[in-house]
Amino acid sequence: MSSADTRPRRRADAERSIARIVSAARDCLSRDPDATVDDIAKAASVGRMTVYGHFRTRPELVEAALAEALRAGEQTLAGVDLGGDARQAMSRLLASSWSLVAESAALLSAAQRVLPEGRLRELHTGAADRVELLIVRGQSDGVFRTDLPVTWLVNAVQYVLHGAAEEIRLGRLDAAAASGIVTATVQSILAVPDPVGQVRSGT
Amino acid sequence: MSSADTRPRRRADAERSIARIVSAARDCLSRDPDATVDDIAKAASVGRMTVYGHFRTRPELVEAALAEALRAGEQTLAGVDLGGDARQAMSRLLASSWSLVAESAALLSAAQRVLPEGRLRELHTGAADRVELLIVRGQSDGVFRTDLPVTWLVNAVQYVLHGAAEEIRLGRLDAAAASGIVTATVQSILAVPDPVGQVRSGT
DNA sequence: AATAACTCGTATCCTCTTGTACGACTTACA
DNA sequence: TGTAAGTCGTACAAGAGGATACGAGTTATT
Repeated sequence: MSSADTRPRRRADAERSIARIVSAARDCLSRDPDATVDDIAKAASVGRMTVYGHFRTRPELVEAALAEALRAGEQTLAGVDLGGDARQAMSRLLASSWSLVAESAALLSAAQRVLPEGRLRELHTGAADRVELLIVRGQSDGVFRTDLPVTWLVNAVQYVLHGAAEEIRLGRLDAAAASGIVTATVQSILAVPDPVGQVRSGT
Repeated sequence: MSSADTRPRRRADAERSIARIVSAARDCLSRDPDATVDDIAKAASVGRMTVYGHFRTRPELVEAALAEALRAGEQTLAGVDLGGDARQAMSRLLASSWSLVAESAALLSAAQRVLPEGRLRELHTGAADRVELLIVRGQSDGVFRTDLPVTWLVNAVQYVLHGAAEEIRLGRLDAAAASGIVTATVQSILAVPDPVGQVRSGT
């Protein structure tokens, strides 16, 4: 009873239904944090009652969707080599997972409104924390800026990713080019600011 | 009949009520895009019916709130010297209006869901457009990067401002220090990337 | 094949929010 | 000071969404 077989008996098709529902929930909630249970059911090609058969309340469903997204995020994160130059590591990280992180961020804001305060931090620990560690390492290696709070840097990156996802949804940003653009933007945010050209150099 | 006295007769206290309601709407909607008419009324220390006395529907109220926020934004913008070095101009702009711009952005997303498609662009023209012009000028002056689409840069700045406002709301960012942090972050996003330290320089 | 598990439609209840109607009270303003 | 304008509470209709109950049909598993 470590993590699998939460319940002793469950039929295979039920398992499949649950998977479809959670997946649909991720899709719907990422697009619209206010997605209805009925919307999600329809997206999963499943009756609304089936959803309630597996998730007692809507918040419970939202939490399940978020948990799965975070799990997927952590798995992807685990597959990325975070060693070597912190900047390159960050680029690798973004290249392989930025859209996923962005999606999780949208889900996160969806969950923020229906889950109790502490529950979020509880679930979210580890995902963003590992990004923070990478940034901190980059700082102590002297390749990332130290003039701004780490908390801010982490969140600023989050917001940029979220924004990029939104821009794509609105058709204002090419999905194919997004990865490069996001990476360039994030690198600029994290890089040690150039003391010469920043605000000085009037005339 | 240029812009004032839209209607010939209105009592002074009604004018005051309207001002209070619109102001409350800005506050509430900036914090929660789904704020109820009742919430707004309570925040304005006014009966819900009074609100409906001045605004037929909730969307109408949202539009009024947005319009006023944009008006305030444009006024502030007009008072800022956008000449000289584009970077310095941007810093001046952010120093005097970043929180206001951030608030407008939140309101904008609130309005996005209740106003018809075209109405938004119609109202919003001018506010963000002037920022875009400044960025473009900075680009042609060679002090802002040109390797990323202008649309993206404008929106990335928007998202960062929005994020900063959110961080303050959540108590994760000191309001006093925010201005400097925001400015530094935006400057980094817009600055011409350093070709040396960006991704190269492995070992 | 038998059975327990699962699916899923319908009907129902509850709550919240928007918007309207009415009417009494208060206040600005001429 | 009289009157129109404005305030605002209560009540009400309508619609949406969450959640429960019930029950008949379907399917996986033994």
